Amino acid sequence: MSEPTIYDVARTAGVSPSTVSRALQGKDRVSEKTRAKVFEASSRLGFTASKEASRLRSGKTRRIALILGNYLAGWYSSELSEGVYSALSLCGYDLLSYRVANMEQRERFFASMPVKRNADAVIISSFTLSDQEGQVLHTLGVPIVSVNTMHLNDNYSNASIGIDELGTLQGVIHQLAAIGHQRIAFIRRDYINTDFVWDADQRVKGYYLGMEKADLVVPQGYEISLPYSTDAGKIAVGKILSLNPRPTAICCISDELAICLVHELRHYGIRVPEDISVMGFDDLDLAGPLGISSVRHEPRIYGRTAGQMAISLAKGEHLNQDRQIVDTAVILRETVGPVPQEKTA
Amino acid sequence: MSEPTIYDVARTAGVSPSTVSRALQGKDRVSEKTRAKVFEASSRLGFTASKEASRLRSGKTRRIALILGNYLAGWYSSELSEGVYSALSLCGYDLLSYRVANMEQRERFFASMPVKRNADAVIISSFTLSDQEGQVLHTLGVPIVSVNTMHLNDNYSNASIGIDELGTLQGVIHQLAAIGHQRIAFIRRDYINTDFVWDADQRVKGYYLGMEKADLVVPQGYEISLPYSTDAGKIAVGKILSLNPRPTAICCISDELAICLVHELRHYGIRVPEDISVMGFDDLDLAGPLGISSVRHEPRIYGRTAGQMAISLAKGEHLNQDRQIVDTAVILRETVGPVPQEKTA
DNA sequence: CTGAAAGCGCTTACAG
DNA sequence: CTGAAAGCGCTTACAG
Repeated sequence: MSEPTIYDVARTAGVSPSTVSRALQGKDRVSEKTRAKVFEASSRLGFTASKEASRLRSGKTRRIALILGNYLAGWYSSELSEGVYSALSLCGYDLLSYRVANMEQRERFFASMPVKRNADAVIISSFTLSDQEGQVLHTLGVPIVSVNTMHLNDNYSNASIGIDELGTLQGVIHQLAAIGHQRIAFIRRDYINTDFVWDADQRVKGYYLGMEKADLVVPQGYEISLPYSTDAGKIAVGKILSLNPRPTAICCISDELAICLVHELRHYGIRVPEDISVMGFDDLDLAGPLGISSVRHEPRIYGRTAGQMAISLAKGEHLNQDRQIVDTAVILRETVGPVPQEKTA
Repeated sequence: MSEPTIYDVARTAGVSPSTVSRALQGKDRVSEKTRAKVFEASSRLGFTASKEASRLRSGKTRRIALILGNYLAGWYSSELSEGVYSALSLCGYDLLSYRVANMEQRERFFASMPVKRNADAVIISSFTLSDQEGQVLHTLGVPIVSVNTMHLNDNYSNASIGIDELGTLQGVIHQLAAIGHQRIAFIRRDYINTDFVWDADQRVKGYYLGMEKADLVVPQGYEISLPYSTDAGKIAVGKILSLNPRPTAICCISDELAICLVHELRHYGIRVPEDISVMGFDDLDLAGPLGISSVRHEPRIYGRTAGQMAISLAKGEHLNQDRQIVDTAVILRETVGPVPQEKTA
């Protein structure tokens, strides 16, 4: 019942365990004849090397840890996970997931440091390390790749990749301004926890910068914040209708918010885009079918790159590009149109 | 730079390595005084036991593998992952994720068996094992917990949990029939790959059973299948409009489909629910805000139970309930209403 | 190209 | 309650 060991293979093949190890690893000089014998014996016995033993001896875990400042569920986290996984699985690395979705989890994580001695590299996303956390992670002695934390605090990463939130939002404002929009509002979610800053929070900043660049003023109340509730859409409509002057376009921090908003606006008889244009962000699968204008970025794609970077660094290789910025694309669909004509009273 | 070992701690505390090991594990008889000394020395040195070494020696990996027959992204996979993770993290277990989203990945996975010797238990979801695969997994010698594969092929699992797809769909039909609906259609996605049967496919079967139980006939064309495309909603509307007699209610295999369908129906001037009622399935976060009637089941919740089951089995414990069925709840929102009055021509 | 030997860092019977 | 000793199953210099 117990698994065959390298000694069993050696005995069957009539060689030494050292030779078996070398033959199976493939990268050492072993005669073809011997190698064939070893492979034959190995597959006949159904041998798989004990990972714990080889890890202990070699000091390499062949595991990459992904630390997410958010639940594993949710569009961003799960798309990123899939991307990282796809890179790792091709190289025989295992994906080890950790999440620190609130302060309690975060403190427990950094106090117990389950990653310690448990991965050859770490990928971090969705939150910004405090100085202390950065130092703790640093003492692990493994390379750190950060995803979408580029513009905030990158003191502790060896490589990074992500989108340019600031520039992207400015581009969005630019495009809306180009078709005549001047009164553009911005909708985001309430900050749950100010300790959990992450890059999407920069979109607000990008909005202000974009407005400034386009020589547009941001009237009082044009930055709208919504609670995490089923009624968010309704609340948004209420706030928008109370705005004076009424905005002609609304940028949402996410598609999820844009979808709810468009639904509620139409429910209240406000036409989209005839009366008001709406932009989302993320380009969820549902955005296309629902006609939501959005900004496309694909965590599944750049997650794969992050995974590759982590593997390279884990192997001690040098990265050609250790700071990568990923392209985004503004996709205009049905929810964005020209500025409505002012009703001349 | 190199990590302190158990020998360093032993030396510092003035005891033997065996005693350090016992003291740190906490479950062995060690005098309080000695234990205190050991803890003090351990924390002073910043000692963390090498997992590889303890794993190699003890034969326990303290890892649970989650094998998903789907991408890690997507609502179901990621919610389930989060649930499993939440159970594992409380017990100090690591989550190791694997996915086999298509035949190629699946064959490669079962040929190389990266889980072998790599986890103390396996959780499997989103696909049904073939006999051969079941046997391969079985030879791993670790307990297998299956999630939502209960009614299909459970020959190889030691425990299982999931929803009753068949019964739930019958309940949905029953509720629709109770408010007068008789012409109820069903919409699903095309089967991508007949090798990838999974439980949601049973919803179709549940639909037919429910119709039969309610003494309703299923007219020609009432089972509608849609391609995976952005146009799925449009295609659905086309098919529905060509149906004679026209259905008064539509059950969708998922909320995602229901959301697209409702959007398109309204776009074509067909009122929901006045002209036609629509039911989804899953109760996505967006279902509430969009008023989509749905069936709630929470993979995050039962994923946690699956994780706990896996840990218990990994520890050799006996399960009180090794076959669990999780409750579902039909949630009626705006998209379901009474049967429209027949226009008497 | 191949083998004998040491050792990675723990845990666990076995004595005492 | 504590310690000495063996060993988990590999890999890796070191010889030859």
